[in-house]
Amino acid sequence: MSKSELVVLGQDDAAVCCSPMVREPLGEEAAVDLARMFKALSDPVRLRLLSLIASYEGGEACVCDLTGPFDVSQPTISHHLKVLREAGLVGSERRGTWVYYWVLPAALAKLSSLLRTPSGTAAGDVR
Amino acid sequence: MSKSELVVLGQDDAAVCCSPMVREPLGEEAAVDLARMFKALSDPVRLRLLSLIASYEGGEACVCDLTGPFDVSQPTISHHLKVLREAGLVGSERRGTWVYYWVLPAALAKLSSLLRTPSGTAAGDVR
DNA sequence: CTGCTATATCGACATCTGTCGATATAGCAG
DNA sequence: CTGCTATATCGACAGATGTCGATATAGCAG
Repeated sequence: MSKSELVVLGQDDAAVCCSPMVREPLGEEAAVDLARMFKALSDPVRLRLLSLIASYEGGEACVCDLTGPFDVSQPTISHHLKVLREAGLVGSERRGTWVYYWVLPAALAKLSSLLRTPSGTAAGDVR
Repeated sequence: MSKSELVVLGQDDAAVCCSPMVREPLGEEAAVDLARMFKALSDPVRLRLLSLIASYEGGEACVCDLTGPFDVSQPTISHHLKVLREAGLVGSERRGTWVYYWVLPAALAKLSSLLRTPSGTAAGDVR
């Protein structure tokens, strides 16, 4: 068991392994920063956009691929993409006529590990 | 290695292991549901509350322990706790004069696994 | 240059959100 | 019952957010 535990720790993404918020109180600054990222995820359209971008082949998608699947206008999609970009969740680049967006895995991994529960847990063990 | 992988899968909380949003597009309903949970996490005070509750010994805290550390009024704390509760992130119970709150690990685990990146990930891998 | 398409920005608007003070409710202590 | 403490609810208000149509900008095709 102890062995598997090591493995688990090791397989997490780099620089992301050790900050479960359920273990120690979040600092005020960190909370503000994280809240900004979660806010970007707090809209159904943005969640779907993120998911759609990530599941495109190559991990990136042209905006032209993203306006179709939604019931909202093109300016609205553009706005949501901007929110995701400013939150540091996606990157973008213009290539000729089109603009491509891709997910920044490190950002998602950061949030994911933050929400990680001691799990099965006994992990809470410590105290 | 393959063995450790099994371990990893096994240690996740039940029903939470396999839905990384970066793999397949999120459905509309699922997105609405998840956005509601992320919205609850999109405020610095709520993030700190959640973290504070979870890190209390026993994993639960009395509201009286939660009003002190913040600069906002008691009604505001009460409001935020309600938001967290309605989002399914925490549970609560009255015991005599006091009301206790605790984190619901399954909810956090659900979000955590959703944000999980294919990991090691070279995310951009393909290209 | 003149169009044409793809994307972003702007301005407006209705709705939602965080916050407060005031007040109501629940439970304990006399 | 009468107070006292802990927590929740209410009503109000300023500011943020999602959405739109109109319009601006970027790049390609003639």
